[in-house]
Amino acid sequence: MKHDKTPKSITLWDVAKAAGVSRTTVSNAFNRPDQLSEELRDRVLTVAKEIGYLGPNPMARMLRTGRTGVIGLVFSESLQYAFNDPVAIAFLQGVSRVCEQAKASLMLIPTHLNDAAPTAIQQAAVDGFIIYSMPDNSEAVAQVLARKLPVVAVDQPSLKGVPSVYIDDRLAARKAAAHLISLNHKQLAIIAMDFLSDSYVGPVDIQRLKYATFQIPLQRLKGYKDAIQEASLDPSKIAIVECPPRNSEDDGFEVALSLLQQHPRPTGILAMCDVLAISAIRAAARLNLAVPQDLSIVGFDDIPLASQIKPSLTTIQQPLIEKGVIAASILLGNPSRKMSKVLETKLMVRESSGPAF
Amino acid sequence: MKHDKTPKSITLWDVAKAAGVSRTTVSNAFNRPDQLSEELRDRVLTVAKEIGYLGPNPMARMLRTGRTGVIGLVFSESLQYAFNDPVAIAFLQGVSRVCEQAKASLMLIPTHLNDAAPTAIQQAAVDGFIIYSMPDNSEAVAQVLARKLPVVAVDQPSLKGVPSVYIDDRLAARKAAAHLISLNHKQLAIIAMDFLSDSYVGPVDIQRLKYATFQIPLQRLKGYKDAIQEASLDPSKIAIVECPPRNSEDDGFEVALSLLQQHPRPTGILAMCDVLAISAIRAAARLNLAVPQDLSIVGFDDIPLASQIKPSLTTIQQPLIEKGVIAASILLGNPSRKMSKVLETKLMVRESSGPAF
DNA sequence: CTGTTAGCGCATTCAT
DNA sequence: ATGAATGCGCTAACAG
Repeated sequence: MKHDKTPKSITLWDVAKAAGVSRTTVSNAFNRPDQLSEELRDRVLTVAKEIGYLGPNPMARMLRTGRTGVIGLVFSESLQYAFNDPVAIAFLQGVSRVCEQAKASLMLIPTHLNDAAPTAIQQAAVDGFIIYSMPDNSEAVAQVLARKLPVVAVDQPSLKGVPSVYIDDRLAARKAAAHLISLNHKQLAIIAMDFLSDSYVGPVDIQRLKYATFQIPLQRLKGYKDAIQEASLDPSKIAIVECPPRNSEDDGFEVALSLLQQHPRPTGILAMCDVLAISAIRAAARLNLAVPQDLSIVGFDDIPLASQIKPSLTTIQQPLIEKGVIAASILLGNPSRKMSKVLETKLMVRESSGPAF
Repeated sequence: MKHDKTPKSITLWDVAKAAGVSRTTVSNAFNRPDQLSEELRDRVLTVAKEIGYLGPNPMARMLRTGRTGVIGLVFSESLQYAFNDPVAIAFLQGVSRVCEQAKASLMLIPTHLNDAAPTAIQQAAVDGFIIYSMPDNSEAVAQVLARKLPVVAVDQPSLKGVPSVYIDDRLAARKAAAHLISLNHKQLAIIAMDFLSDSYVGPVDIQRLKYATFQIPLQRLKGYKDAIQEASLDPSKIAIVECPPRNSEDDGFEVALSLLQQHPRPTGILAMCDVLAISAIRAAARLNLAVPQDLSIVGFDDIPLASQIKPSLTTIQQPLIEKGVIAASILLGNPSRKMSKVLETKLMVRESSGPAF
């Protein structure tokens, strides 16, 4: 006596039998309309619908063709954090625009590397990967590269043989610092993004910088220091405090608050990203410091909110959406165009910066 | 004479031959460490690495097992718009949190239905779908249902046989309107989200409501009207203007601006979402209207920004992230738990609403 | 603990 | 314009 085991799915075969044609013909009816008469095609499709055929099985098709129509996106931090980060979201917007045009789907791949089990990166059925702002030594990056699929790196120019899309963070940061210095600010402070993924919040010393794995904050810091040295200011007098901008707790606010209560109080704050800069603006408000009269703040990224808040934020504009567009285009586009691209940045002077008194 | 055709990929077979074991053993070495001796496993894995085996081919594995480890997410609007919408983003955050825990990947599927070609929905190799706030009659929904995979609907309780996660929009909207009315506001105006996906901006008449395909704005409108009727106000005197909140152009601002220049000027604005409400706050500022002294504004959703802006926004809180968490949990979790869930909403009174003069 | 057998469902030659 | 045969690469039963 037989049970119904797995309710055996209906396949090309069943349609072929029901329609009295061969499997090839059914396959063609679905994939290559030009290979059979309109009439026959219609009949096959009708029969298929009648017997409840769901269409070609995607997995079987992928196995056969070797293509998936999906690109995989791998983030440094957890996905959940990515959706807290306006910069990552703008990037996603760019990527998804291109995916949509190309009718490709976008797979967001968690990087869960804790145990020895096969990871989502190893299991992902994709045609290629975008890796977004990962530490170079990351195991996840190694796994992506091991897949031997097309890869595009974003904000990570240092992977050999991998095309990447990025900006000159150092130069851009230098512009930000030079702006404040040109306004005669001498008491500067820096609010840095996380150099390591250990959720540390607090002052940054040389020791910590040695162990830094995130390149972007390192480059931006170098840029700030370039401008500071150029102006012959004393770098040792400049406080650097680190704070991961994506924390749901409002660490950025607290950090800025304590920074503004130091003596002598800084008159100019360099924030490595707009999220931190905006926290600083709120901290200033809390302390009844007027921006920019008492305190100038310069951000980085030019997220949408930067131009909408009061006071609007002076910041470094980088083409966030375009970064996603270009990364996805490289991956989906003509293989001959697989080359790196450096995007331009621009200082946007708005209301949050003004001359030092 | 033979060319190297496709550089034939290395398979289990090759590893088995090279290691002098059977394919099963190699497969087990990768998937079921308990089925063979540690020693042998190590040897197999070493050989695999030596000959450049990349690990089990994901597509073949999927075909064999019938599982993908991926859940598909289908949006009503384009993906690109979704990333412009704080509500959708919060939802994504919730979904991704659960996916991450479950080590599932998340596939964002574009709904490109223009031509006759197979769509991404039909091609998606996923274990189930979440459909997010789609019009009921949507072709995309039909395609999802045709896949006969597990489905969870979000903000869309009316699909037969599909578990869904949603709020009582009508009741919530009623609370919002009742709040303004209790503050003695009599000149109300409504800024509505889009009832149809035709990007229309402007006044709403009954005719348009007849053709509405989006349920959420309809329900919210009904809720507003419930409160209005209950207070015996004249509904016909209440202006309703429609504006898709995700437009990149700042339509919401313009709409609010014109609404506030009407005579008699409304003293209370009911915005169907926080994005529109925030636009209205900016419009009020532009017209030098004090909020809440000259104008009260109530939003809907309680996006993160709502509590951060000045004045902070009175709004209806709905558990945005939790919606994603629950939807994903239903899909990934115990099949016996596949039931709908209605989430609670709460009026958050903040600075943007006050008594009418 | 290991190997043999048997498909998963499809797209693609090649022949008719 | 159509059909028969082949194997994509793998894992799950089962038998040793």
